Amino acid sequence: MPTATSSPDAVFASLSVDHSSTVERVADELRRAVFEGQLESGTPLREVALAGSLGVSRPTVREALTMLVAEGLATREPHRGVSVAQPDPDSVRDVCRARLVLEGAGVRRWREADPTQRDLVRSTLADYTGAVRDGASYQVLNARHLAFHVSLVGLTGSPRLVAMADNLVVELKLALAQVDRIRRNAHDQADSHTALVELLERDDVDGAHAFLERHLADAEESIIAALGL
Amino acid sequence: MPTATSSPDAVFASLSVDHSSTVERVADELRRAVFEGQLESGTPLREVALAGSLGVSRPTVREALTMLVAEGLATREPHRGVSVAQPDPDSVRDVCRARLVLEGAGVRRWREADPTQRDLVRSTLADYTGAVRDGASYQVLNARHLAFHVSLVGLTGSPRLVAMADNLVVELKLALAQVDRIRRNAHDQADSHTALVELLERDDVDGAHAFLERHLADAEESIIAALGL
DNA sequence: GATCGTCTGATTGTCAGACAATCTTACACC
DNA sequence: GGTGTAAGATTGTCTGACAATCAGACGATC
Repeated sequence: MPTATSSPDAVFASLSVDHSSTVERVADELRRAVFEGQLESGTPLREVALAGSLGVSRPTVREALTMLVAEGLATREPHRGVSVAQPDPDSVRDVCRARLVLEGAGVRRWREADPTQRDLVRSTLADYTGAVRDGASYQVLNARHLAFHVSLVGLTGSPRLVAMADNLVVELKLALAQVDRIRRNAHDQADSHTALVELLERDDVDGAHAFLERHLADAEESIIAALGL
Repeated sequence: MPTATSSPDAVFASLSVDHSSTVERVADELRRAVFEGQLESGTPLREVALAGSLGVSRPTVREALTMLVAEGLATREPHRGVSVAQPDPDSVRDVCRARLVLEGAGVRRWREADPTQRDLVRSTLADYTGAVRDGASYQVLNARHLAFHVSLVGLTGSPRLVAMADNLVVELKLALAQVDRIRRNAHDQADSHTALVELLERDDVDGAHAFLERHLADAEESIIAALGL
């Protein structure tokens, strides 16, 4: 029996209520469908059809769609509707270039970073390698893989930079969903990431940065190659 | 008389039609009001009141408000509505830290950057110093000043990084609007920026980066000091 | 034969009105 | 003090509707 007298509020720390709105749930469902490859790039997302299919009203769908557009998962053309975004080589290149700036900034601050953030890098890496070892699905692998990269940005200690990295990663997840829908396998890059962290643990910041630059260039190339089928 | 036979389409290059939707115009009006200091931080933006005042329907106002929230100009609390964002010291610090990462990345790429982007840096600086010389209003000064900083990010050649910088700048414009609403004057930092560009013209990239770091730290400090009245 | 005018169907952009869920405030109650 | 309860205000969501716009087809025109 929990000691109710110890701390008035701490007892309820594990409780939570689902405060998500209908719009949020619709957006989540659409995101899931996109990431799982159920919705191909370029598929038009008709408001009335979605509303009927999901059992919600058209304004609700509209709001959810504007969220997806804001995240870069979909594009809206005036009077022509919203459709699932199509990752093209230029945007993949741009995303990777931007990632190098953000993740590189985190790597460069390894020594000055908050120990909590450094631990987060280690644990996300462990999550990723664990998923690889267990032969997880490529959706899980992609998610863990990209979570590691975002944790690098966390080293900067800036919530806004992390949010930006999250947005970039969303676009990459879209591209990877299209690629993996065809290839049915995710690249195993666990060793490469482990090597990166080992460089950091040795405080070889410059080496880690150069390593990251090559790693991102490789990723960029392989994604573009896979897209151009 | 233009030679109609030269190129079939080039003649219409200067023509354009306003394709902005009602939502866009409402959002623009709200942004303008915020930046001009007509809407104080924390002011609640009631949907029905705005709809009546602007002569549009409530859904239209709602969409415009979600745009402002996405840009960071306003905050939404579930079932409590949207209100003008309140810049606090922590967020100003974070914005400045993120700016250093983005603008620093641009400065570091000065030599490899597209000559067009370098020219853009020079011309935005000229616009700023020109506005200072002409004694422009503090709204114009702030806009020109921040446009220069964004042009530094443009040196990276990444549209996404520039978009991120734009978002950060929007938050700063909000903070500056609050500050200048009280102080009624904008800091003249034209000399500092000119010095920065002169370092770049001499290809002293590291020096320029260090200069930028100090410049942003000063800006951060002065904004926070001005906010804490 | 290419361009133009027009029609039709589909889809979005915007509106009006309505109702339920939720928050805030105030007040009575124990 | 804390707890319940009611009223008013505001948002979240729905329904239904209409105008604006777009895509495609089909003739008409030069």
